[in-house]
Amino acid sequence: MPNSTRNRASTGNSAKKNSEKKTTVTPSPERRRELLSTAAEVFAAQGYNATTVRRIADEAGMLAGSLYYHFDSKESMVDEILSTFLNELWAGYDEVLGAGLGPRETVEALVTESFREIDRHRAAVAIYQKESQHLSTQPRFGYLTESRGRFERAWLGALERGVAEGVFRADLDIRLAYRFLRDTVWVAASWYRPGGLHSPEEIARQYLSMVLDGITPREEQARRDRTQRKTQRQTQRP
Amino acid sequence: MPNSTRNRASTGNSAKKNSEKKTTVTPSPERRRELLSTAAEVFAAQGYNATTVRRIADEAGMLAGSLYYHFDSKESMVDEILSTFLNELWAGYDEVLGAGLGPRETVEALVTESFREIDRHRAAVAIYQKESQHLSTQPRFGYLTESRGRFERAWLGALERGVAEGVFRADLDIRLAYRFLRDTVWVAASWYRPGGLHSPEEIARQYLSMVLDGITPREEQARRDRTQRKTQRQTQRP
DNA sequence: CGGGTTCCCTAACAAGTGTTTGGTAGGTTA
DNA sequence: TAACCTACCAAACACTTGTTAGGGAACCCG
Repeated sequence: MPNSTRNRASTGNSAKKNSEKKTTVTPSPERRRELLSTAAEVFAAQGYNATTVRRIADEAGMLAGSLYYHFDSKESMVDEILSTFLNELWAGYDEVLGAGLGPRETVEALVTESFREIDRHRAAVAIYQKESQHLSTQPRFGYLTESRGRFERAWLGALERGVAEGVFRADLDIRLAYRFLRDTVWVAASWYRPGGLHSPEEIARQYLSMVLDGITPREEQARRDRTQRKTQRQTQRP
Repeated sequence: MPNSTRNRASTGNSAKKNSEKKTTVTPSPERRRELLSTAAEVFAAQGYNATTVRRIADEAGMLAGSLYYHFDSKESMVDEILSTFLNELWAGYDEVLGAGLGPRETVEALVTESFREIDRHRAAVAIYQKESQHLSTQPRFGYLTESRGRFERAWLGALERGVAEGVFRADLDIRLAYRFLRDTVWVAASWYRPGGLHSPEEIARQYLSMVLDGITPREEQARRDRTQRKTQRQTQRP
């Protein structure tokens, strides 16, 4: 819970000290969630900055000003969208990480969990992908940077252990591998549509199959191992 | 050359029909490129919509209005950035595609070429990644959608041929594989910094190694082939 | 010298932006 | 019935945005 976006509390632009009595407006949480859902959809489709508050209100069937009965600001809308998503995501991740799995199984579980989150929060994930870098400069969104760090530690840890135990290749740059894993998983949010041909689990399985075993068939791999030694010597020796 | 962004020609907002004599201003192309370069940098860092024309001018050491001596509009700046990037990209791609390579070699060459383009146009690639979906709704940026189609045909073609020839696995959803390939290559633009530890060719090599052969070592793959038959039967049989 | 060209500045405009204020219909409670 | 609360509207405000018009300094060319 990185932010306390209850009720109205004006981010304090100016000309208004907190000498006012507690405003007694209490918007219903269900309505909030409804509005946040449509807002997330528009943000994901148009981009945060390109989305006007009037457009969101339009989509929700009301006028721009009415949104401010439920929310402090446009900013606090993305804030709530992103933070609730990340909270749920880390709940799932922490469960995986605490299960005491082996490195390969950890990676498999993390990937599968990620695709499940995309299935449930595809709009939020898309927003996270596009705007997180830009938003995380503001102190309000510091938890984005923090989350990035936790990602890195979790993935890199599993990869390093895997290399140590011999279940992952040792000849690859582990940080490169981490970035590829991380990015490819999350960009799926840009094309994934829930209720499509593939379930999140099926996508995870295919994705893991590619990343773990490669897109080259075994026979072809073996054949190449036999015939390509010389060329490898030419390019790889310093 | 999808757009003719020469000189000034006011996109025709209003109150100005083209009854005026040919304006004789001729900004130097070199200065244009300089300005476009800094503009691209800011766009990539902040996002297109979040970037104000004043910020670009600031970075270039001049005032907002002065930019309009060189460019029609903010929009035509991204336009020129993206279109020149795509032109160069397709010059390289077409060369690869016309070389009559085998499917695996085509994929290798396309990936390598892509990372070279990222090395040269990282800002443009980052912009393309973030804004292309949003921009391509406008007719002016129709060439973005067109380019997307060409991408798909090129990659899918190579993958299909590869499956037919037995150099790529037949048990994978080829469209999924395409999306993974495409996305992972281009997201690299978000973290790649030219002059860093790895050359574009080295990154391409590592990336191809992962995608083609997987991150699991051969012995481990073989071991799993032997021991995991039952579990595969359980999950994969319909 | 004087005309022309290149490149930028000053200063403003009009449209669009997020946000606030005061009001009010309709339901619930006392 | 009266008081209250929820959820919205109507209308505006302050500010930022992209963009334009006119001018001027520096330089080149005759």
